[in-house]
Amino acid sequence: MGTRTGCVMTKSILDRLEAQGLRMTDQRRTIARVIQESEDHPNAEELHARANALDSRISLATVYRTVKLLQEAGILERLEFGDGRARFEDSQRAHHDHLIDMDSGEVIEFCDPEIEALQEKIARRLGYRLEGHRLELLGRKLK
Amino acid sequence: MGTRTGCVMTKSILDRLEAQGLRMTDQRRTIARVIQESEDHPNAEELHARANALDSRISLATVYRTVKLLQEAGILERLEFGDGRARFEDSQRAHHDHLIDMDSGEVIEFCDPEIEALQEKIARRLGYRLEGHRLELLGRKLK
DNA sequence: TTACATGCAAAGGATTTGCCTCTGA
DNA sequence: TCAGAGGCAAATCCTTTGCATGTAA
Repeated sequence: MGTRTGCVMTKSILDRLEAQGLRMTDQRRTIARVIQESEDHPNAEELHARANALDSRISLATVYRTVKLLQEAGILERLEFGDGRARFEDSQRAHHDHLIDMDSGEVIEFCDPEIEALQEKIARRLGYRLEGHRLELLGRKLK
Repeated sequence: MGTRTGCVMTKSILDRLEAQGLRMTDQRRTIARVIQESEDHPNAEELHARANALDSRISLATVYRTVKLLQEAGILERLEFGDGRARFEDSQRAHHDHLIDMDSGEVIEFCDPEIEALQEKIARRLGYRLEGHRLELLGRKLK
């Protein structure tokens, strides 16, 4: 689950949190660690479960508050795969797109420089400077 | 608002509804008409407001039920732009992607055969047959 | 006639918030 | 010390559903 290509990790979420001068609490440390160690795209409830396994003093409300904080700080990216709940991932891991297996729901990550370049070109043609994008491919396994 | 390129309209939503052998009620006719005439990407509440302007006997619940019906029949596409509510559009208009103006929120539609082809290629490379995709570009107007 | 559609209000699920207590710096 | 963080439960927002009534075919 979770194939990746060409993405480099630099600073830990914790480092980036501290760099922003945000107050460090046990809860934030734990949640940061959980996100850091997640190879998939957990939703709030999943983050809560994983964080609780490390420290049972963490409430779901705090997970939501922390996730929003990290998102506003640009540390975390919020994703929506159309199932009605938000999913999260480290934005340093975020320079990639997703292919969703329509049968199993498995999410495969990929990076493609060609598609990035093409997107730039399209935006420019429409009179815009590209600031970001979301791309999800939906497919079924070839036999 | 709503620029488009290279998309052709063939049958009305109403025709497609009838072609599926679904029961035709005044509510469904009105909702179909409202979607047909929408050039933007209305959410359920907006559809409800527009439908009510034509016929006040339409409840929000019926809008939700009809929209789900049309979606399952492949007549309508459900979109999510990350604001937590679903938006809808005629799927005959749906072979295109969206560029979202990060400042104004305006949504520009575009079709690009190159990007379609590239997506096919990427999916195949990952061992999948492409069945669909979602692509949103986020950008700011060039000055 | 009768299976299916609708309205209304209540239920549900995800997320946010008020309030009071606790704690990092 | 004390502004900001967290827990808990209530509130909110969007969407779905149960039930009694209405209606297309």
